[in-house]
Amino acid sequence: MGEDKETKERLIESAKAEFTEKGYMKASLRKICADAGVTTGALYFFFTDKEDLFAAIVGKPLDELKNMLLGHFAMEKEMPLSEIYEHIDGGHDELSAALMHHLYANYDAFMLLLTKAQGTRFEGAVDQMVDMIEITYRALYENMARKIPNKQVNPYMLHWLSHMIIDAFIHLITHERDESRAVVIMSRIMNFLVGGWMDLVLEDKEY
Amino acid sequence: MGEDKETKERLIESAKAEFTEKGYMKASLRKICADAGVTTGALYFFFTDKEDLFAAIVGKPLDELKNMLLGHFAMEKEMPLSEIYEHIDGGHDELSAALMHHLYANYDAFMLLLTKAQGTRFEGAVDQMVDMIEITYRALYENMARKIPNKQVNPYMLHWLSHMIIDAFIHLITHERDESRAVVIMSRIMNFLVGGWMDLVLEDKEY
Amino acid sequence: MGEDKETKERLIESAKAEFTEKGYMKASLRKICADAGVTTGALYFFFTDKEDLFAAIVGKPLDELKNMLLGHFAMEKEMPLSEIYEHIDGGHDELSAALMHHLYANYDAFMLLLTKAQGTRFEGAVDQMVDMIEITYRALYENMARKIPNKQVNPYMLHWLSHMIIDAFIHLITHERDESRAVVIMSRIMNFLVGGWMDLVLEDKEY
Amino acid sequence: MGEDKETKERLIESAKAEFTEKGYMKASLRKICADAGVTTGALYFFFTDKEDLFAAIVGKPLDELKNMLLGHFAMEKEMPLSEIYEHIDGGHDELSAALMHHLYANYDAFMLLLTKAQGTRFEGAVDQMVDMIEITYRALYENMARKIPNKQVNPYMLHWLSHMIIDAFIHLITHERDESRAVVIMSRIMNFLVGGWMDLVLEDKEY
DNA sequence: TATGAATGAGATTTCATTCAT
DNA sequence: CATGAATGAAATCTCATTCAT
Repeated sequence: MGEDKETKERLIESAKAEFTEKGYMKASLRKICADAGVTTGALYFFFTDKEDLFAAIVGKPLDELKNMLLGHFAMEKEMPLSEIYEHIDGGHDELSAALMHHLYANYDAFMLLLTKAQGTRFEGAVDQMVDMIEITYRALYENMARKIPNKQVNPYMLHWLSHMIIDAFIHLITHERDESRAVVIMSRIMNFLVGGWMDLVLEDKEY
Repeated sequence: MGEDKETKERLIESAKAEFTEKGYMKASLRKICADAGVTTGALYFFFTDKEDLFAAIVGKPLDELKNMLLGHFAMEKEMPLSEIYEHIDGGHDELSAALMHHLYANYDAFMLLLTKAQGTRFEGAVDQMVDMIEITYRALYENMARKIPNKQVNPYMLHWLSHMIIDAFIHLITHERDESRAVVIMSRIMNFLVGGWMDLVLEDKEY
Repeated sequence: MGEDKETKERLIESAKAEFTEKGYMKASLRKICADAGVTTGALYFFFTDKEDLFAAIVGKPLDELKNMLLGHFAMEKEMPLSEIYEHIDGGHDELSAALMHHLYANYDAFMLLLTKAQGTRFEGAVDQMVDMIEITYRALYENMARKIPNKQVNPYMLHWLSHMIIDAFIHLITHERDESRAVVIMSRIMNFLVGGWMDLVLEDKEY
Repeated sequence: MGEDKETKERLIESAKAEFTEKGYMKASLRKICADAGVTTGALYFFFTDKEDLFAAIVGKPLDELKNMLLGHFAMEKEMPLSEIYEHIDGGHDELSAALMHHLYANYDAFMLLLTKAQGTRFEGAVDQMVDMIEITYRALYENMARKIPNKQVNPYMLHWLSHMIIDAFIHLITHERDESRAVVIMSRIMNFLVGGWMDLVLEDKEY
């Protein structure tokens, strides 16, 4: 079985295995091809180079993820502030459930992207996501700051919190294989984070 | 200037630069030697191999760090529980200030260790530190759990929180070059973390 | 001429020349490849490493030789003693002619194997052959010793004679390029050796 | 003890060990120096290069050996033929006992010379000795041949027998560490060889 | 005498990539 | 679509040797 799978498919499968085992840089194209039962030349019919092969695994899931984030934030932008407060408190579960579902639906890809991408153009993907989140939250918090006297956004904390959110996802996907359990965990984590949130990011101006 | 520095010193300097720029695996010994103004053979007079060169930069600072953690935890072990509560609340500042000082006193080394060690025997160093912290906190929280009815330790949260502490340090050192500012930030972060701490790690038994 | 020979063939040819000239250890793969008109990488398409290249030259002929010896000895095992006596006296010519033919049919390979293999896994090949012969002759002589009162096998002489036989072949192949002349010489040598044979290996028990 | 031995002596001792273990080519001067407790530079005060170090071990014993052979052969040259016959039969024991004594008095040196000299200018030493013996015996046998009608010297056999004698010594020194036992063995071997000697080397002219 | 440092040339090996067929 | 062969550049490492001090 599986032997009549298309070559491209087989290459991607063995690439996943090799990248997972050795990381991008130490992964050997020779081995990937051998495992897929073809010669190196064949690989170059389907992919332009090593990185393209990696991209074939992680590219689409990553783009979809970005679009989900973008879509969500676009939505928030158009909300009145009052709704946003609710959204922050309650809506996280909704978004994070959706994200989580996407993450776990593409488990292998995100595993590679988040932990084995060093040496590829994706090695900055985590930071990019952090930045995406950060930009959105900056808008949000600065909006708040303007309405509360003597408060300002602390940029470091903003960045760190953005990082923590992403790290929470990474930690989850690398430590909990079951999606439904992961959703429960993430819910509790978000509650925790949101608790101390505002005090940390919004500081008194004399700081 | 610097041309009369000793060769070993120059090698370490250019190694730092090269490792920082390219990461361990992509770093070229040729380039390191050329930048230091010696031939490749010279490197092997001072270091047994590439990894030994990396270790010459990060090894000692890492060991010292481990000893600091170990020393601290050993101390906690011998305290009565009442003191430990205080210690957790107040004492963190003390320890983290000391750690931070050590981190910043060896800024370059920890930068490499924490972000460029892939491919060396140090690539698991972060996880090791997480484990060290986790072990200590597990003892602490299980101790507490035994004294509060119907509570138990949630192992995932324990692990995640341990991770978060380490990540907080990593994030700090990679985003804030000034030590005194870093100490202030870390103090606030710790306050935040300790706040929600117990609710997260100690859960009701029916969970 | 010879430029359209296949690369692998050319590599083996220039390897033979280089190994012959310099010995295994001092032989340079660069030179072998240059002489064959390819880059060093090409070599590694056909051979896994330097030793594999050497093995590609000497491995098969050596295995065949071993099989010839094994086959012959297996035959002797099944003979009644009376026939063996004849066999020793007369049959040697038969075996040694066959061996000789094999040796000279693979002249280059055995030349390398017997005189240039230091540093390879074949460097013990001569001793192995000696051992093979010795084991067989030990059985034979011990068999005889049991039937002659007050005689025993002298292990040193047994070993030395085994060595002498192998050395006779080595000496021949390194000093006489013509096969038919070699066969004649070997025949006379064997006659000589067989003459004093028994007195030397079978000694009086009081020794 | 031994620590106040002179450096040169210690170098030679550790060189013996290293050459014996690894052979000349694979032997590491670094290791030899380290074992002797000095740095590489020191070695070059006493020896001009690696080969000179090897020569310092084997050179003198080899020269002495050559002189012994030369002296003996010179003596034979001046003898009347009648005495030589006796000499061949009986005198071998005398010479070979002397040779053997010399060999075993310089056991380590000859071990190296005979089995580990590949890569040095001594790698041909065995052949040289063979040649020395051969030259002498050629004179002897040609002398005889002239006096016996229809006989001539077979050059191949002459060479092979010369080889066999040397090989007998080599085999002995590599398999029997005790000198007195070695002398006994050699005596028996020589008897055996001399037995078939003449028939082999002196052949009918129609050959 | 001996050290410690450094050279410089070379070694084998690996690998992504290319391309004619 | 895929093969098999080959490239070419680079990699790490080893080692005998030299030399100023």
